[in-house]
Amino acid sequence: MIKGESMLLDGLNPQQKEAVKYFDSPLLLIAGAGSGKTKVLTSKIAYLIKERGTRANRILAITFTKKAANEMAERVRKALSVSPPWISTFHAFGVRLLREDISVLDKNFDRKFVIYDADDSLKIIKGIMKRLNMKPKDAGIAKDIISKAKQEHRADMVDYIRSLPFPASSYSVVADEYRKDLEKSNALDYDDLLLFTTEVLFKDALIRQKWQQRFDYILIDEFQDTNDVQYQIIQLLAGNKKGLFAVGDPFQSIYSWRGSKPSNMLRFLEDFGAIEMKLEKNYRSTKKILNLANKILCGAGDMWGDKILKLHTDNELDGEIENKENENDIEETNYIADKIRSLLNVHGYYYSDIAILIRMSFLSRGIESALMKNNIPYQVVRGLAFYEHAEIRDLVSYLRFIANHKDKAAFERIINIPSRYIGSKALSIIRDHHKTDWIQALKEAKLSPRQRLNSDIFINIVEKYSDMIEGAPFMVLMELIKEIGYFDYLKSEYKDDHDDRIENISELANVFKNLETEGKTFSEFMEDNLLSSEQDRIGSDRSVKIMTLHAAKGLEFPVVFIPALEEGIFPSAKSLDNLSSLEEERRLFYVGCTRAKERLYLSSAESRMKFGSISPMLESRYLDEIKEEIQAGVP
DNA sequence: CTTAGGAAACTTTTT
DNA sequence: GTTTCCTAAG
Repeated sequence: MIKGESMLLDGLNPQQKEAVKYFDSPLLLIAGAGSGKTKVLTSKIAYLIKERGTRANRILAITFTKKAANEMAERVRKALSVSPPWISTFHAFGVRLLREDISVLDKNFDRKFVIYDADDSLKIIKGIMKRLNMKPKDAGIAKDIISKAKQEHRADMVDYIRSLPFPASSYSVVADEYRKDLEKSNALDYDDLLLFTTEVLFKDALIRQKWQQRFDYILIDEFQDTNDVQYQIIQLLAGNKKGLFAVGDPFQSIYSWRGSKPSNMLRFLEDFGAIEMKLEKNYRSTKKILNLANKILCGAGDMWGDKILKLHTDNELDGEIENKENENDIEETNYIADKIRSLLNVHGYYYSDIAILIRMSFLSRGIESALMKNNIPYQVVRGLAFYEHAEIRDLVSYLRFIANHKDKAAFERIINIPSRYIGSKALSIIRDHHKTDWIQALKEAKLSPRQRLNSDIFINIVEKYSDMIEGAPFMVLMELIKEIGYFDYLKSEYKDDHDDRIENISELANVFKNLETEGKTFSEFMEDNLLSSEQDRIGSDRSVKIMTLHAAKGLEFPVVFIPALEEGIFPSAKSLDNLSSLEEERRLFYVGCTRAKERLYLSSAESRMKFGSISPMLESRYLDEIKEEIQAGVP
C-alpha cells in the first residue's frame, strides 16, 4: 500500500500531493501556469483507482479539449492498465447523455440526432432571415445572440431574446424559426448539446438521480473557462457529493467572449462549500520568462484579491527574451524565419520545439510565405480546415443527407449541386411542402418538368444508398460521385484548381476507407469530427507550429514567437473601447508568454498590409510595460 | 435559373 | 488582397 502510494505520488511537491490526496470535501485548486495542474488531475484519478479502490467508471473527468481528454486517459491507462470511460469534454459528455435520454424532452428529437457545426447553423439562420426580408449579412449577429441566450438561459431562449433592448430583440423571430428548423432536422448545435443536457437533468428526477448515482467523483479542468450552462450541469450532477474537484486559473481565462465566467470559481467555493488550495510553483519556464509573466500581471486589475497567484520557480535565470521592432510586416516575418534558422543551426533546437502564436488567423499568411521561402517546414493548426473545403462539404453533406433525410442544412446545400435548375424559387416551394422530411417535400412539391425529372433522379440516388451509408460510406461515396457526375461539375465550376479539389476528395475517400476497415460507422465519424478541437489536429511531425493564442491553451514549447504586437492587433481593435475585453487581452498575452519554456521572441512592425493597403501601426501597450524584462533585439 | 461583372465589405479569438 | 453580395443580361 505504502509502496504503491509512494510510486504514484513520486515527483509531486507537497502542495501537489495534498491536492491529489484530498477528498474530504469539494476542492477548488487554483493552479498557475506551468504549476503541474494536469499532473495533479491525472494523479488524482490514478490515486482514486489505485489507493481508494474506486472503480474507474465511477469517475467523471471533464477537460477543455478532446486532446486533453485523450492524453489524460492515456496516462492513466499507462500507469494502471485501466481506462476510465468517462474522461471527455463537456460537449462530448452532453452527447453521451443525450444519446441515452434526449427522449425525455417534449421535443421531436430522437437519440440518432445529428450535430450542426457553426457553418450549418449560419446557413440555416441566413436562409430564415432571407425569408423574413431581413439582411442576411446580419446572420452572424443573430447567431451570436442566439448562442449567448442559450448559454445563459435555459428553455425560455426565444422569450429572453424578445425581452432584450431593441436591435437584439428583433431576432427573437429568427431564434424561434431556427429552433423549429433544428428540431425538424433532428439536429443539435453546439450550444444545444449543453443546454439540452441541463434540461434533461432538470426535467426528470429519476433520470437526474440515475446520472448522479453513476459517478462518485467529478473532476473538472480549466474551470475558469466554464460558462453558466456548464456550471449548471455540474450542479445537477453533483447532488451532495463530496468528491468534487475543480482546477483553474483566473488569469488564464480567455474565453469570456463566448460566455465563460471565471467567477464560477468563486461560485464554486460558495455553492459547494469547497475548500481552496493553490499551486504557485512553476516548473515550465526559466526565471527570466516567469519574471516577465509576473510583470504582465502587475498591470492587471485586482478584482481577485487573495486569489491572485504569485508564481515562483527554482529554474535558472537563463533563457532568452527578445523584442524586435521591424519597419514592416515583411521584415518581421523574415526576422522570424532567420531566427528559426539560427535556433536550429546554432542552438540545436528542432522545428517541433518552436511555436508561433498569433492573435488573428490572417497573420498566418505572411508568416507562411516567409517560412516557405526559407524551406522551413510548418503546420498551421486550424479548425476543421479540411472539412471546410467546398467540395468536401458538398460530398459530406450528400452522405449526411443520405443518412438522415431530415437534415435541412445538408439538403439545401446539395439539392442544386450539380445544377438541377432548383434555385431559390423552387426551394421555397419545396419548403412549403415540408412535413416530415425533405424527400417527402421534394416528392410532393409542384415543379417544372425539367426540375421534376432531375429531382426524381436525385431522390432515387438518395433512397438507394440510405441503408448502406452507415456501414459502407466509402462505397457510397465512390458510387455517388459517379452517379451525380461530381467531377465534371468540379471541372466546370473551378477552372484552374479542380485538380487540387479532386486530390482532396481522394483524401476523403481514404478516410472513409480506413473507417470501413476499423468497423466504425458514418455517424461515429461525423461525431468524432465535430467534437474534436483544434489541438487534435496538431501533428507530432518535425515542423514549426503556427496557431492562435487561444489554440495554444494548455500547451508548452521550448521556443515561442508572438508577432504583431501592435495596438489594434494585440490588443485587438474590437477590445480597445471596453475595459473587460482589454483585461482579457492582457490575460491572453500572459497565456502566450507562459507557453514558453526557454526562449520567447516578441516582435512588432511599424507598418503592415491590411485590406490590401499599407497601414501605419503603433507598438502594443504591453511592450512598454515589460521593457525592463527584455533585452532589446538587434535594431 | 444561371452567369458575369463590379461593388462592398471584410478580420478577433472556438467547443 | 480576397471573399461575398448585388444586379442586369442571357
